[in-house]
Amino acid sequence: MAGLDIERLLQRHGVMPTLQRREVAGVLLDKPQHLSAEQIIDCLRLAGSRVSKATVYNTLKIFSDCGLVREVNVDSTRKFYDSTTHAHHHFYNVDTGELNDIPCELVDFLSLPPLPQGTEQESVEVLIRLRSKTD
Amino acid sequence: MAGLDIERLLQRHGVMPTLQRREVAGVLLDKPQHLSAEQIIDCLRLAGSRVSKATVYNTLKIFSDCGLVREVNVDSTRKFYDSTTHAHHHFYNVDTGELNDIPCELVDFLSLPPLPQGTEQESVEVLIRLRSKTD
DNA sequence: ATGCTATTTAGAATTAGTCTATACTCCGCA
DNA sequence: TGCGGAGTATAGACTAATTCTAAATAGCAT
Ligand SMILES: [Mn+2]
Ligand SMILES: [Mn+2]
Ligand SMILES: [Zn+2]
Ligand SMILES: [Zn+2]
Repeated sequence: MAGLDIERLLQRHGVMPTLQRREVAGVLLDKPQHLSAEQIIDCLRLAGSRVSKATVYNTLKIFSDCGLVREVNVDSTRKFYDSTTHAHHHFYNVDTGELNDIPCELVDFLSLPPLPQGTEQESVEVLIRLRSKTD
Repeated sequence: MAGLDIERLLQRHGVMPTLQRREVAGVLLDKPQHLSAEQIIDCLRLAGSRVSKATVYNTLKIFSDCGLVREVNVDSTRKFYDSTTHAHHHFYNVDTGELNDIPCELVDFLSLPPLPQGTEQESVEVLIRLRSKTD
């Protein structure tokens, strides 16, 4: 994603496009992917950025609050940040830790349960847990 | 669940039914529920048990390895242990943190994606994220 | 320049969970 | 009746992701 695009994208989401935020967005929003905060920091450092750990975490919080990225909880030891924000589903390989997207059009429901009283639906997410086949 | 039942249940799963394991099982397997390790420790302490934190964590690991309980990752700050081990789904209220079961017969799929090469399916889990309705 | 606000930062603090080294329990056997 | 070993339990040190704090910095308006 080009620099000017990122700047406008942040502005459209009401986020001041500071250098650090553009750098974090540049790494994570580059393509459909799932990265942990540590992975993002490593990428930034490799590219010569001096952004601090605290700023990366602050920035990811701001991004997920405003819908620029999505948090994914599959691994209890850390969060993953998903650059794809529209509704979709995931494969999670428990052997390799790989996390991959399933486009939402590949999953169709014949029935879903009624929602509990006093609640509204925010999302419906399918997680298909995989093992690597050994046979 | 009565004491003798728990003892037999542990034995059937190949787990030596020590006092501490029977106590942890007595709390968690009492009914369908989702408890964190800390919640389980609090319950045990309230009931006068002297079981250590390390033993509770070791025991929960043993229980989930042998299929007596299931780990649920919805909240990135801690694991929940689910006393229901057969396939089912969850409502998660992001406002209250409430986690509730959806029986698997209330969810039917019309289509699911093909599995990636070299993998086999371990589980298919649906998570319906809810907000508390304010209107 | 001066102040004002938002932002960034280093490093301390937090916290769920793991690890380590020691102690206890149980049991078969000398 | 006293070992010895396997399995288990324990306190407390440790780890690592994340959050917090309090001080610096950057931009911008007066
Ligand atoms: Mn779609
Ligand atoms: Mn069923
Ligand atoms: Zn995704
Ligand atoms: Zn459940």
